[in-house]
Amino acid sequence: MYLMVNFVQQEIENDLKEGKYSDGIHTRFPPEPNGYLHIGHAKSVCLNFGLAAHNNGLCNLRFDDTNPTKEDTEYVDSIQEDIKWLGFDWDDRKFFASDYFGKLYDYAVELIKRGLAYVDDSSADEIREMRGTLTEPGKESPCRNRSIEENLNLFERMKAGEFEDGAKVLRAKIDMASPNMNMRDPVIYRITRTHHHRTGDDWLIYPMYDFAHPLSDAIEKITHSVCTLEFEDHRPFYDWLLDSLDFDKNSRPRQIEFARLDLTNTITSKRKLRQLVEEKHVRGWDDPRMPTLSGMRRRGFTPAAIRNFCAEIGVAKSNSLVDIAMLEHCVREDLNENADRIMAVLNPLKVVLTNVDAGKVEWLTAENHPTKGGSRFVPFTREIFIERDDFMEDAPKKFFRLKPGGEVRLKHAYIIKCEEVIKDDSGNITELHCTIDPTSKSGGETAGRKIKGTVHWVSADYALKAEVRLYDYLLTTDEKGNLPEDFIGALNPDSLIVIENALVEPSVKLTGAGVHFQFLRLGYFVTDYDTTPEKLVFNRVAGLKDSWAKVKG
RNA sequence: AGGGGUAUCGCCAAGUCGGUAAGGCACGGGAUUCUGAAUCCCGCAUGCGUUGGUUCGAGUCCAGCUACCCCUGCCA
Repeated sequence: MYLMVNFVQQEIENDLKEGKYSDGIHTRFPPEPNGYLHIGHAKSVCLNFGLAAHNNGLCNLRFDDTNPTKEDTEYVDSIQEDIKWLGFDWDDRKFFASDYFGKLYDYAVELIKRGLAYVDDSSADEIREMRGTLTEPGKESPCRNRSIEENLNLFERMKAGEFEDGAKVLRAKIDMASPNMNMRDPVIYRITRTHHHRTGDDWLIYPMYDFAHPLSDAIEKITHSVCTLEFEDHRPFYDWLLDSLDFDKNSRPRQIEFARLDLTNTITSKRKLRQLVEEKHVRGWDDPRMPTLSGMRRRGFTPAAIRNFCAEIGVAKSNSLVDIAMLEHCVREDLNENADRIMAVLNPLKVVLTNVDAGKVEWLTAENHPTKGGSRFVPFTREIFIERDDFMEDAPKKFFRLKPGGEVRLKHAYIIKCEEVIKDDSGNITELHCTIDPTSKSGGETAGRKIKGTVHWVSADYALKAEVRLYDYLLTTDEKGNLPEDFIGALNPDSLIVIENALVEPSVKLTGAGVHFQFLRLGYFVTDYDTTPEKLVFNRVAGLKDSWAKVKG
């Protein structure tokens, strides 16, 4: 299904070769429910579920909900919807770190009993000061050598609510002089009187990520715990914890880190995305300009396109910035294959075909797809609209479209010749008078005459009005990676252009939301959720590649 | 006395016993075309951060440099 030739897969194969994990491979996707999933998460979802599938194993969905101050059920719902939409299934293996709060507490008690954890009365500031710096070792807390009995007693009272928020923490007892800051007696439990979205007010103390994650992995019998590079420094603690609690080295989970996805022209910081939503720079989490999966879904990206993208960019450990052209290539590839073609005119220029009778309609046959076939009827009448860009009064030699005295083929219809250009008083072109070559009808016996240009069009009498939303990057092309804090000023003011009165052919009349089309010669579009029986609304997913734009400069 | 990572084409990325640099995107050229799309050809690293070394032979091994990323939350 996907190309799984990456270094993580190789590590798995090495483990298997060594006889480890003989019960099968088990991964997990562990989002924190504090925001919507975005394209960067898709990489992780594809990796974790893909690895499991490739190795005939399983992948769990586990919400890492250990910090109730930031998390919410709105996010757990959207995350599940997005993963399913992407095409992955956790079956009945949906878990929450909060499912394990009881067990986690017991493990913490066990750690205390083994003399490997202690309750510290120091304040957050004091702990920070005693931690030392990158180049200087830390100092041991005065509480570090409390007796096991006292620690047990204090920890139980922390749980029971005898102390204020922040008054005490539970810390692992490792090495305050370690060059790895994560090993300088990391905090593993804190007191926070916050309502949890699942456990309610049952708990006053919550485990930290570093403590909860390895144990949650172990409880679920995860074999390979794949995460991003910034957790590399946490791996020694991950191993220390499982070691200290006697988890078997041949079957316990192993953490492997890979580089997160960074995309040009794109904001992938959860915090910044939330800011865009909260300050209403976009219409919501599912605004089609957002790199969230819900935004991309609404924009018209397909699950297959995103999966292929994730497969094509690969998985490695070097920090990289992927060109968004790669993503666009993947949607075009999918939609070229699967989207039906229709004709739509975004910026209409009226054309009167002077040798066609007024009131006459000819229903022409139009293929839906150049290779997959299917067809529909398209009405042809005396008055039509073409794209304004398809006519030029003073055209350069390489302009294959319509010009005064020139000829062009109307797709699926006739060759027309421009006889007269009509202008208003200020010299603006208001309409064209053209004649058709009646012998040139598409598909007809005498249709063989070759004409360089072909243009799309729509009948003035039958065309449907539609709103078309054209999207561009939120960040203009110069923005590579590092965004300043005040990135709001760098937002592209033209990221959304609404065309209120576009015209589409009548065949799409009863189309609901989420249907893809290629507007011939314009790009790929999808009907938006705002579409109603009365009003069609289209989002542009991506434009077609345009070599004329390059010639034109 | 900080520690942990990463460096192969404009952007991703293969390269697993050292044997003479995959592929995709982008880009350029051509063919074809009732979408200036798609498709099809062709081109695109004497070069693998850098300097030395080992070797008949090094992207791959050794040593030293350099650059960039991450780490001093009671966030994940």
